[in-house]
Amino acid sequence: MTSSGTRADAGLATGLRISVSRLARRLRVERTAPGQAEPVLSDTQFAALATLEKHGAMSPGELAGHERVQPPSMTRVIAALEEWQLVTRAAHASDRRQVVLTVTPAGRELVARARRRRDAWLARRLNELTPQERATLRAAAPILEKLSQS
Amino acid sequence: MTSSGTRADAGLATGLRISVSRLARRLRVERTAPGQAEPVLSDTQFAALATLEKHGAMSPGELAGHERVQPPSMTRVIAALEEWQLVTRAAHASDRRQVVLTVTPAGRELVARARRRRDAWLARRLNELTPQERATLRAAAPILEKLSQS
DNA sequence: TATTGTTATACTCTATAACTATA
DNA sequence: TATAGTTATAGAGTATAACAATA
Repeated sequence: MTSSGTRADAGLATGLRISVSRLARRLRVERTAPGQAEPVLSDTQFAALATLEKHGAMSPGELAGHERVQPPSMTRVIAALEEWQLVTRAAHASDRRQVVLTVTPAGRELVARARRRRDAWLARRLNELTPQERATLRAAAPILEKLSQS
Repeated sequence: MTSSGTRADAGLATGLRISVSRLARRLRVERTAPGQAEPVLSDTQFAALATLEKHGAMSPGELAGHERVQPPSMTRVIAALEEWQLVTRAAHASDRRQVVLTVTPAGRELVARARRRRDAWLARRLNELTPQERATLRAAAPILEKLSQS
């Protein structure tokens, strides 16, 4: 029956939406370590740094587009990241209007530490599951990824 | 081998973290309908309303605790929800310091509409998957739920 | 005195508008 | 003229501190 299939998917959609939203919120909390001797970045600051670390050097305008914020907002984000010496600014080779942003080794390390921290939290939780539950999640991860891209 | 098992989980943690975070972000976008003739609530306002709708009448202090914001912040959230006639305030029966918040039918409807909108988006995406992929997600949902609670 | 909630105030984040420098 | 970026300014959202009402 088509209607039963649709109804089953409606239930699946609700359940999946709730569980995915909750887990994401829980993961976000783990972004910063409590009482760590490292600058506490805001969501946008961290996301910008991570994007720069992943995609390599780019201009403030490109980075603003990536992060879906307006250029003036990115200006302030960059100023903070620069003050903490997580990124550096350089003049563009041929177009002197443009600025080229590059992640410093310290910035790269901060991103890596934050990732390790969240992965470690999740890995600990995963270790409490049965092998079969882990197998299910291993199969589910790429499907979830596909869903977010559509 | 223990080390290989651990390494596999580390990879699973990273992949699952990324896919769950991305899907949650995509779902959050669907909270508001474009160009709808209904008030556009902020994340906190919507979350507070949804909590009240789910758990029933409670005081501002309790609601602030639920949503992990400070009482003064909740005061402002409630003022907005009250202005849009999504919640009502009443005096507590025995303790006159307290205020009792209740969702109005309009508030209940707004929450239901937002849920239906997000569920509909996700259900459409799920319909594009194979039956086997849906089965995997059906098995994964409760496991994800369990992870977020630990 | 302790508790509940509100008001006063400040800080952070983001946006739009106006400006500067360069193409 | 158009583009890249910054500065000026305003509007949300949230926090802490101080206050009022009630227990």
